Amino acid sequence: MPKPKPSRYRSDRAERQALSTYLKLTRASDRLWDRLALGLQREDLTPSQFGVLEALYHLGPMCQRDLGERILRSSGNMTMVVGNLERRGLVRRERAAGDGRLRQVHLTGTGERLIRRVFPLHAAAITGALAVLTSEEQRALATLCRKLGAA
Amino acid sequence: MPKPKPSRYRSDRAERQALSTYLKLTRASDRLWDRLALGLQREDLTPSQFGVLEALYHLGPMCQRDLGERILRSSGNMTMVVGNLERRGLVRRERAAGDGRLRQVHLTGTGERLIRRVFPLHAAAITGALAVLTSEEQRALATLCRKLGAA
DNA sequence: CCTGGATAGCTTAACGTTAAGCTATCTGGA
DNA sequence: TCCAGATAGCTTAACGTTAAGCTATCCAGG
Repeated sequence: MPKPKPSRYRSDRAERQALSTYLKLTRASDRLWDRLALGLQREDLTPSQFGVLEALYHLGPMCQRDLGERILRSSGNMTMVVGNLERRGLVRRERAAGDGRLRQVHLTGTGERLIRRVFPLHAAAITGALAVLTSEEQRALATLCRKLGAA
Repeated sequence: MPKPKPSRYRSDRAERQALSTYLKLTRASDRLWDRLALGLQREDLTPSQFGVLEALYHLGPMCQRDLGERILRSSGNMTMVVGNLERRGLVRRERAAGDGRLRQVHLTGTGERLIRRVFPLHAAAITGALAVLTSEEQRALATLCRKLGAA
């Protein structure tokens, strides 16, 4: 019985390693996500809602299109997410002066107070979760992820 | 003006690094996810549906509770996902003999042919996406993710 | 001016997802 | 035997999400 071709062998081995690496990456990412989502849930915020408030807080008022691009969500989705935030009085929509199609989204006073309180908690949660890795390990992880994400 | 306390300085720096690392990790993971979901979409499968078919294919028939535990989804969700697969004739539900509460989920012939065809494509997509990293880099990434996911 | 293509946001349909609560079944102890 | 607690699956309500298609507005070429 002939030995399997080296190329075939290498392929199998590469595939096994890739699947195993993929599994660990998704597990780590999912756990981190769940942990952070749980923290936001305590403030009655979904991750998308937090993303919108955070963008408005750090970048200032912007239209829904830009918000959607920023948090990588569809236009229809932004209508719902911003609508839910507006219903809670955290943001307010205004017709843009120059362009009648745009709805400029602003933080309200309540919304700004909320995100100003919650953002540091969220950042601390991220820092805490990543604290199991040393600074060098985090640097290595970031480098690998950047390389992987760029592809 | 006094220098900032070392402890405070270290904390800020640690936080900045953690946020940056977190961002790169989520970006890499999200891109990978999107890419794989797109591949499954070509086969008219959602990631959850694929997860169910894959579990049944590799582990054999099992009840919905075990499926939910395997793909980390709620019990109510399994009812919908398995229901959609059943509607398409890819799986079939059977009352378990011993315990009348359990619905044993089986692959149908159609379902098995589908997953037997799609699984290698999915595995190849994962392998291809991770191929931007060398074997050593993948090993390093897996180790870091395992450490992070365990926390 | 005005008309057609582009753009922003909204709506709808479909599915995913969870949490909470319901029904049916099982199981162990009185 | 019988009942109370546990368990599996289902249902519902609410939100997230996308794709596709709609309306209103803008803008540029004729």
